[in-house]
Amino acid sequence: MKPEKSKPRTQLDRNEWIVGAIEALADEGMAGMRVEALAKRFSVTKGSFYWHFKDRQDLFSAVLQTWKEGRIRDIDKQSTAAAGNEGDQLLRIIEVYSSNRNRKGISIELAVRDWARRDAQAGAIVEEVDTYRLESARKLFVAKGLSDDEAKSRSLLLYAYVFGQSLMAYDRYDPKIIDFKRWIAGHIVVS
Amino acid sequence: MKPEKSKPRTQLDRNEWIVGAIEALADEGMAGMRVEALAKRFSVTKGSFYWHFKDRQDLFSAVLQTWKEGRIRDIDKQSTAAAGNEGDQLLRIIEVYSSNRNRKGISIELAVRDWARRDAQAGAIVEEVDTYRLESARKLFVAKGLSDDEAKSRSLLLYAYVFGQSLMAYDRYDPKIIDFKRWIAGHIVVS
DNA sequence: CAGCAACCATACCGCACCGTATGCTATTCC
DNA sequence: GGAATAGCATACGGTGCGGTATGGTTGCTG
Repeated sequence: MKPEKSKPRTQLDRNEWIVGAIEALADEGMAGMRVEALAKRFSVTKGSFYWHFKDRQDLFSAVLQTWKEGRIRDIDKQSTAAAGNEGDQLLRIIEVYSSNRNRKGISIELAVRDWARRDAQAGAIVEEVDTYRLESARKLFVAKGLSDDEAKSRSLLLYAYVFGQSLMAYDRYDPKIIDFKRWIAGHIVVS
Repeated sequence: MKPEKSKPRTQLDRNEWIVGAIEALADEGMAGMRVEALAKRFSVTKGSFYWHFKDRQDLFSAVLQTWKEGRIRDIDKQSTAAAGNEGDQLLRIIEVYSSNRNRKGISIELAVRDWARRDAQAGAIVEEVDTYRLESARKLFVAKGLSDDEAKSRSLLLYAYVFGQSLMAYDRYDPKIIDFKRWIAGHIVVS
């Protein structure tokens, strides 16, 4: 029926626009999500944009929705731990959000959060994702044997730390920074 | 000689522009620091702006400089602890940055940090301020009897936590959130 | 009172952007 | 093979902004 295999690479679909918009959001913040600036990224004109989207707000909603679904998939993936390995799993979460090889994901995260500070729709999405994350980390801490209250406290500390850490400029603070990070991760998960 | 007392309130000086620009930055981010938008805040036209500033970049530099000096004054104020009270002083720092009555300061902080992610000049200022803050907290931890490495680790954790926490949306996570925050503060400063 | 300087308004240019209307082209379906 | 449709280009109006040039107003100074 449909020739789904052969991709006519000159054609853009709605999803490619969304993915490109998220990249631009990471690179330039909300200022990157301008219609004509995005069109240049794809080497097309905005005639294409307004074919796939009603207006800018339509793109914004789609970007938030796509981002949220991606986050939830990631959280689910990171939260499945073999019994007894919950501590390692929590350490891995910290490591993922601190890693330099995840710069793009962190940039998106920070851009969405800055967006959320002034836009109610983005704020609601971030709140959903944060709740999901905190709840998922709480379960890991509880499985490790902690009380529910301490599990919630440590979950909040964990995520606040990883986001805050990616906001700071401490590269020249001390060459042993990597050891400090390890110490912090341990101090959040155990002890 | 000079009638310094009587303030001709219809006149704006350079510093009032800077203060207003910082407010706009907190409210709307970098998008708030547009010349004509700022002029509307003061109910003047941009003719006034270009009298006090060479161009927009001139305002940006002045805003960053003013912000930096204010931060350093605050850090110095918060870092003078009577011997033996360093722990309370550290707890107070956490409390100040978490408090709802400091929403404006936090907004400025986050806006400047988002700015710094794409602008080298702002990045350099943030790095200066962060280094100053970390160093000042380190001294407090050392005065408490900790090793230099642990003091540095805890300082980084402290500031990353307070900034990250102000980025998150956890209000509906649990009504006991205030107790969790207290637990976290204790866990960062002692134990 | 003349004149100068500080301070601001007005008018203008050039540009980038949002959104719409409409034209062009290739593919698909009858 | 003619017609419909998906996908994009082009052109246009309207708006907001950065920056400059220039004119007007107020207050001080000699």
